[in-house]
Amino acid sequence: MEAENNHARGTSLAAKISTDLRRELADGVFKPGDRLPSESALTREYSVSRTVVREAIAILRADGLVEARKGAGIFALETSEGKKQPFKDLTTERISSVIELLELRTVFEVESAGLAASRRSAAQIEAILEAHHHVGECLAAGSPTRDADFELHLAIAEATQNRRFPEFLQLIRSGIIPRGELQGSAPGSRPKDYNLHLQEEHALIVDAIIEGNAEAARERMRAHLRGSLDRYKVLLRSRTLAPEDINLS
Amino acid sequence: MEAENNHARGTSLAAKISTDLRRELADGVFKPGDRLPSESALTREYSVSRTVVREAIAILRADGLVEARKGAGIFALETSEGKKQPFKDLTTERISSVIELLELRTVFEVESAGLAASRRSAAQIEAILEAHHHVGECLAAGSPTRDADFELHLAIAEATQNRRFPEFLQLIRSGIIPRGELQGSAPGSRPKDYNLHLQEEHALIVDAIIEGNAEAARERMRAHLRGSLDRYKVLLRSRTLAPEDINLS
DNA sequence: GCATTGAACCTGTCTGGCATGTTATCGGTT
DNA sequence: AACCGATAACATGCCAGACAGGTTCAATGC
Repeated sequence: MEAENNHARGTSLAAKISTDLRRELADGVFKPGDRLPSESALTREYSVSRTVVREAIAILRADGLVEARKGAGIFALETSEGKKQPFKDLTTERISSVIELLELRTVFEVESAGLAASRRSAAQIEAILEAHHHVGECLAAGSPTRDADFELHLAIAEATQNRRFPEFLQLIRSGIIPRGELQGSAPGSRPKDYNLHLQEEHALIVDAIIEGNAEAARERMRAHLRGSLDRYKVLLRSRTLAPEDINLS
Repeated sequence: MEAENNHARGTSLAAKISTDLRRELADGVFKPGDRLPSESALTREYSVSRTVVREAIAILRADGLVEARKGAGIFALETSEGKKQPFKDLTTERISSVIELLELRTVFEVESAGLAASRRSAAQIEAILEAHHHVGECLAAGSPTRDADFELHLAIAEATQNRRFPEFLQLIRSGIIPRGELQGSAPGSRPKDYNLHLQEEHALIVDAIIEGNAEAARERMRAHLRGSLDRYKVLLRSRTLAPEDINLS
């Protein structure tokens, strides 16, 4: 009979507090670097035990939303998905997140290109060329190149003959676009030479792979992704972009 | 009053337990609907207080991985929708999968060592040395080095100052070491010089990182993991080995 | 055979405590 | 007055024990 007042969803006290705090973080009540109320303060505020408060904080820590420093307090971290109002400052933090991921990706893609140059089969060369061509079509049509570009990189990863490489690439792709899901972007804001360089750099990589020149493939992929990082920084300065627009290629 | 639990490493106890359980869930040790060990069982297993166990469970609940039913226990939930990754089917796969994954890991760890040598902080050097020392203790005690070894590699990844690196290492760990949970195994099957080389190679890597010699760190890590691959192949040839014997380090 | 009951577990929450790291104030020294 | 070191107050990390409910399952009684 009393089942209705309590326990509708996974509603424990800890869950309620953590979602409350999560919302406050998203709303900017606590900005990155701010100190949250101490555990004992939350204990009083919600009239619960410290056990409950600590569970709530543990959830937020696991999600990377806050950081607890012993003796000092609990501090808000960058959210990397501050979707609400354009708090300019918080974009700077999510930049570092993207840059970190790009660094990780670069490590793999450089080696991926090298291995592909050493191991690629005839059919895989064909697939790479087709993907490369498809990127060109998208450029010509003025449509977004993000998907086609990814397909090209994926084709290269598959040419390593190591399934883990394409798997990894797909994995971090979802990391770049966590849960936004809203593409259909307006590509108009992108500089012209962005795309010019894109296709040109791709062509150099593809050639090296076809020729079986592993060292050149590595070097060109490295340059390509370095250029991607630079372009990303430039785009940041114009500030109009959503993360979904990031091509990173 | 306990000098026993001195290992308060970078991650909290709750974080370690939650990632352990998360990995076991991903590995299928607990299939959907299965009951996990009770809180008191986990308390005994990890030698921690119930507070810590509850924080770990709270994290898993918040992620929708498990469900806690009062009076009944903690149950694994359906992970049907792409919660986790393409790295999980590894246990049932062929040996080539392990080798494939090791190749991927090598790419990552080589660069990880190089970046660590360039960027490490004093505190991170300290953490690396401590982990290195801990491996030595395990060797001396004749206990399995698997966990300690991983901690060392993790400490190196953390010294890259790029959070994605330790994250990724934890991710692929489940692929390298399919099931955990039973140490205190019989280490007799492992060749003596296996462990001798292990500590020696680790020392070379650690030295290079401390000295800030990125190129040496890369080269030594590469040699280390190449040796790991060779040792793995030897083990394969020698016996039908259980996956948890694989150290790959 | 079947329903009831009750002990043994389980999770949810609370209280209190100790260890240890951080911070800011206060007092003495220069 | 400016500097500086000791220190008290406060923070988190972790632990131990307790009690209130809910669940499970097997023994008991009919």
